Amino acid sequence: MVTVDVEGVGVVSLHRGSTIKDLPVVAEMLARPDSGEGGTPVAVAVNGELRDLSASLESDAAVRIVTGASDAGRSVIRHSTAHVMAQAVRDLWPGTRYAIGPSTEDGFYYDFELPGGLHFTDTDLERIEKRMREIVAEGQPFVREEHGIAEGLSIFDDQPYKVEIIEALAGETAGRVAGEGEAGGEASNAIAGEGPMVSVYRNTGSSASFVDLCRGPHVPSTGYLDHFKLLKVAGSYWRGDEKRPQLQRIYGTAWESEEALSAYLKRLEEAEMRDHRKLGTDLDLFHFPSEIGGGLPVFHPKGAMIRTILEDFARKEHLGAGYLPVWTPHVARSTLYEKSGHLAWYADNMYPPMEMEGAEYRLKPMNCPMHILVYANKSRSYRELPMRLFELGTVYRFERSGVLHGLARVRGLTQDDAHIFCTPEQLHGELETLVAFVLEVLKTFGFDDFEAELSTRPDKFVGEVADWDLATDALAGALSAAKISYRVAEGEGAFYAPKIDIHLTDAIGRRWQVSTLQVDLQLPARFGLSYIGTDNERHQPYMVHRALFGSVERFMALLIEHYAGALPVWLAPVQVLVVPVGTSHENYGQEVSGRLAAAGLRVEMRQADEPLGARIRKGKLEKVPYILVVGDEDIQSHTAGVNRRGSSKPQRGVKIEDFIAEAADQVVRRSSEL
RNA sequence: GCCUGGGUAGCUCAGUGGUAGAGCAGCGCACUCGUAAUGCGCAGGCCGUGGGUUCAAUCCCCACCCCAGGCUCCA
Repeated sequence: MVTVDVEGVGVVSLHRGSTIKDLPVVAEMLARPDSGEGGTPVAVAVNGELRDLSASLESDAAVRIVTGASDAGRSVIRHSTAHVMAQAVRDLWPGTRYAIGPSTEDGFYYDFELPGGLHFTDTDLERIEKRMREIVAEGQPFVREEHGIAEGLSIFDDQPYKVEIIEALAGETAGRVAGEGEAGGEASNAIAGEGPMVSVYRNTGSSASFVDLCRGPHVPSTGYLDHFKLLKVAGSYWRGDEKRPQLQRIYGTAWESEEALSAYLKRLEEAEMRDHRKLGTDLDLFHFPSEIGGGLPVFHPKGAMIRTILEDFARKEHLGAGYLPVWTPHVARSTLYEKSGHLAWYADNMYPPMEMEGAEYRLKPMNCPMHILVYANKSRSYRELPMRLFELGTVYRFERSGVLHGLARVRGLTQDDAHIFCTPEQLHGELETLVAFVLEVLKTFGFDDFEAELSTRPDKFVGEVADWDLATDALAGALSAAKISYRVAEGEGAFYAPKIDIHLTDAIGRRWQVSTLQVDLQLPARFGLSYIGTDNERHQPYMVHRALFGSVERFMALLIEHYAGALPVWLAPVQVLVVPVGTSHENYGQEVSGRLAAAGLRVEMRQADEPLGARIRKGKLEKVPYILVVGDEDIQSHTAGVNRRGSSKPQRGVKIEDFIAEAADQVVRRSSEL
């Protein structure tokens, strides 16, 4: 007998070699799939390791039943659905080679190489789905088998990608067996004395059978996989390497229930509604003229107004926080970027050179070298430090056409960039102040869910280990002081700098990387920067790069999507729309507009050339925060009917001065309430 | 860059081997209205660009340009 501690059930005894399904309570859950509030069991965690429900229990263990309605359960469902998709593709295109098919955050994909270099098209998705539904209807069991390497290779002798994976696995496992045997190595079970093993899953149905190399676990049968949808076709390189064959990838999603599936599809729709590129067009904010070129936006008056507000805000905050404004040009001699090292390690992202009077010039990809020149223009005293140089600096970077994405990824962008020069003693305090400053600024925009990532020294690095340690410790200290949760990305730093990246979560739960802070361990040396210390000796300053928004363009994209285009009053390009009921009220409308404008509000008036309802509708579609309707009664009593965004019931008879006070308060508080 | 999908009026989209349509937006006229679409009319197009096939191409073929999605998440 083995003693099994089942979470939520208690300690039970089972015959050695029994499966968790032998437990009456589990059998019952499986028999009545809809009864349990947590969903149908799809797998089991034995001492924390996910296993098939049919895995036999050979020794005492702590066991948790994994249901479809959990993250782990969904990933089992998705992974299993990927197998079904592979089977369907294999059935429809005999001779298909299949590569890998993992679950992802919200779904799964599988990479294929079709015979004869064929490609999938969108209509193929329907055929594949149809075949998948047949496989699901057959309820094919997923049966786990374990084989030695040689046997594994022979099972997949017509599947070169699987062979490559098995061979890699064999090498890796051999190494691990020889080594200390790390955790999480259940990919193949290297049982002592038996050599490395690989696991495969075989499902057999009335129409066909299918075998795939897989670590598992899987749901008991394809009958568990009813709620899926294939989403899109894409190309992807084997192992993500563009020098290797390009495979055909199909993305899909799968869920534990029809409700969960349709909720997810609705979420996708919602994200589409919020797409800043669509809203940019609908709200007349910006566009990308092909006459100018990919990734180079022009901002229309309303979009430029939003930019202006953001930039004014950034300037004001920075000046208030002790930053000094600087201004630098957009091109420079190539020699500057040779000295800075950009041409050595960033040339792929730089525009090609321009010749002028025998000298070679480049568009600037970063502001730092020029800010350094400002610092280095004369000898500096410790009394001047920390020196914080700030610029809304426009830079140009060559991004491959495939990665451009609206305002979020462009080729010309404006960074709210600053470089802080300080003494080693000041570094810690500066970073602490800086992280607090970043978070305060971001909070102003209505974000409150932050997470940071601290990237440490990579294998290839420049500088001294001691400097890296000091800088990395200072960054970590700043994060701790700010009480922000962070994870450490070991070895993910740039070769010249450890860094902090700050991520935030938007209104529909998507993560965006915004701010970045780096302690530069290379440029001060390259440019021979120094300051005279209290000891009358020259010392090298520390240099911190940082941007809060990242780029103004990208931050705008984020705000538009976060607020679904309904920007808070202080950011809205038009804050108030005045709508006279009829032409006889237009003079009063003008008067009201004038008063609001005098109070600093951004106002538009829409004349009575079409029905009131139509004009209000247009204002709503433009997501204007306030629509003021003025008619006879208002002229009498110096009021307006206030229609607030998001509210279906307008408030009649509001005194103009009261409205001004309300709107001004929203602006001053930079409130996100409306 | 590569794979898939797409480029038809300002926007969203329909369409056919005989050179084009709708809705919204725009303009004009009428309507003058109290909170999400008033009516009528007008105008608007090198059907992405270049080549080819054809009596005839927006449609079929080839090349190119542009846009979107994907190319990290290791059976």
